[in-house]
Amino acid sequence: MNKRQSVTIREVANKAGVGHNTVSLTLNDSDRVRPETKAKVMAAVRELGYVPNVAARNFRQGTVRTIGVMIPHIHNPLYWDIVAGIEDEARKHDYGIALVNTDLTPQREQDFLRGLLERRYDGLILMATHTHSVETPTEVRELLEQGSAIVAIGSTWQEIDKIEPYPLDAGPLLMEHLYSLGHRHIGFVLGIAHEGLASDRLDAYRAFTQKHDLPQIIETCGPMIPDGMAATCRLLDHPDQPTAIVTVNDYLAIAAMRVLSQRGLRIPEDISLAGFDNIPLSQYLTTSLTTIDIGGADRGRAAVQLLMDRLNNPQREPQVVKFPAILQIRESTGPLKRT
Amino acid sequence: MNKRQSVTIREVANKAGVGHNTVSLTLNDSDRVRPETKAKVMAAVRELGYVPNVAARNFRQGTVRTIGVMIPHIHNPLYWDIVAGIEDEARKHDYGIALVNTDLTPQREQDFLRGLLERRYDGLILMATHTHSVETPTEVRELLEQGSAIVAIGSTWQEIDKIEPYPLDAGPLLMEHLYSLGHRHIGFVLGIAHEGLASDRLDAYRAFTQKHDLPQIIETCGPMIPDGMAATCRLLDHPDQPTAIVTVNDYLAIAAMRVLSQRGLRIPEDISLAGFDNIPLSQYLTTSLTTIDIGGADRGRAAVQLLMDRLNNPQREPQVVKFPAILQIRESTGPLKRT
DNA sequence: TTGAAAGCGGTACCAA
DNA sequence: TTGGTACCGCTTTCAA
Repeated sequence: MNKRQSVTIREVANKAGVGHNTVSLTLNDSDRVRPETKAKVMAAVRELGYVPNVAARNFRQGTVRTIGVMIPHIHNPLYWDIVAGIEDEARKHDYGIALVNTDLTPQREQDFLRGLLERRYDGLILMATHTHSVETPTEVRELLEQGSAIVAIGSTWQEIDKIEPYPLDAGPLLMEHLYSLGHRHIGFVLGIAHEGLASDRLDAYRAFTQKHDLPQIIETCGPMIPDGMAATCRLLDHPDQPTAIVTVNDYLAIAAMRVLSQRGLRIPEDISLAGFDNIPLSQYLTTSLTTIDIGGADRGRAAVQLLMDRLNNPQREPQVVKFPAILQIRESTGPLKRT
Repeated sequence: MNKRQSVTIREVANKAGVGHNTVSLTLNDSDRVRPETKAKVMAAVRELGYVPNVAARNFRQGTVRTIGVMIPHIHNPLYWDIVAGIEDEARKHDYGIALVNTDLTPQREQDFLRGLLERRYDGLILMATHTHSVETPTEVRELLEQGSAIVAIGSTWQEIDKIEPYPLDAGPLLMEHLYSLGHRHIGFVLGIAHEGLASDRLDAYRAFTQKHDLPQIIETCGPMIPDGMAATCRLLDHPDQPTAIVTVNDYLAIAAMRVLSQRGLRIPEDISLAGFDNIPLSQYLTTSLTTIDIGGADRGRAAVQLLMDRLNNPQREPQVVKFPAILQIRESTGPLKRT
């Protein structure tokens, strides 16, 4: 029993006593077929339970109506948020999404990009990867040459449609907020596989601390919660005792929050905490989190729109979409407690 | 500049001075071709930058090497955990995944199922939907008749491969745990669009409370965090003041935790809290969460394996895979404080 | 307005 | 071991 034995337009045509292209026309460009004929065809379609074979049509038309989506780390809620936006917007345009999680593995990234060359999705949305911090990789260039539409979210690549990684003022905004609360010892949890991925936030931290002559207290770690917890512990044990901690994203702020609570430190009375991303969860944490909103699901929607524009107009100049950084002040940050 | 103008095996064959099927053979069944010929072909492949057209192959072979995955609610981390498992296992079998989020909308579910009929994915993995609680819907039956391989996770449908929804002892285990800690007033946050989706946990709650002659304090609500917060508030204001709260899943336990903290109630000293699912985050919440583990990402992996088995042996009897319920006792539950 | 025929880029089955 | 030919199901072109 092969699943491919399904009804074809030829069978439908037979049944209806017409040519098989008439069936095709009926099913698509409904204007050019006489209503009576159309009715006959539709009757046959129903009777036989005909279901169009999308694979055949896609093949013929050279399209798959599918967007390949690559996310770097499936457990960070930021990406679910973006994927939700992508999925939602793609559906409106009648596109599906194929999801790949690279889990920050360079090998997987490469495999995926190569696979995409073959699968020929109509478009790709790529999110922050190892290669994003350097020059456009060969695979991506090949894809572009092949005519693929590609949108990068949070990339520094040139000559490609993209959603700007982080607004340049995101980092300064957050630092300024903490500074204005009186914090002078601000620790930074840089939890990410590759510094380049968070260079904007790191640069902002460095620039700000230098400008105000503050100590730089940085702990790097992996992208998982336990990594973030370990880094937070190291930060707390640092001689320059931080009175505020910034994590490179909200996800790791959860890790920090856990550690602070374990140590009996109250937020924000004893120590302030802030992150980046404004993941949906951040406002519902036990202590709601001060963070920088950078667009969330809207970034995903915008990416799909960029992609659609590009598909409609392949010659267009590469565009960059920017979202404003919005400081979300919540419970997790407060004035420095004088000791 | 059409992206479809890419190099075909025929051009490669020309270049190499062989028949085009020889190229095909070289690229696949490499044994039947003489090494020298193979070398010639490979040289031409490289020279022309040939990239196979997967769409064409899939079409010819009647396969797409893609699994359609339907999740009911994109913001619940449980599903990401499962999707991670699916993605990981699917990759091993060289399958991709197409993701659809129904956001608990019956309309979207139906659209999706209908779309799948046309797209002809090789297999589908469907997760708890509106229709899961009732009989197998027409669309699904059609899909099965068409020969699609379908695996349901958390469904009550008959005659279909599936991962058992919740182990039957999941609910009793959790209730027993709270009972043994001395709790007699146990509230239940049933946050889900359709009761049927959580009937196992609800039934367990009802049965347990009846058996032990405890009051039934149930608040139903939507699937979002604010919904859960509102329900928790109502629960706390209930005349039968609960000393412990169970939420239908860990995701909504986050909502409950937030409310409890807002009200100044300490967990577990003042009130105990527990959920279901053991989402990865649950152990890292400010107060780590007591919950029932039901397999997490392994459920996703198992679903893919079921699917692969089915594809290899379409005639096989429907199977049910069960995972044990494991009580994870963490910080959020404790003995009843005598007042 | 409709039908016949060609072809998309591979794979499968022959025969050589 | 190789090449020729048919064919997957649909869309597209061209005549009728």
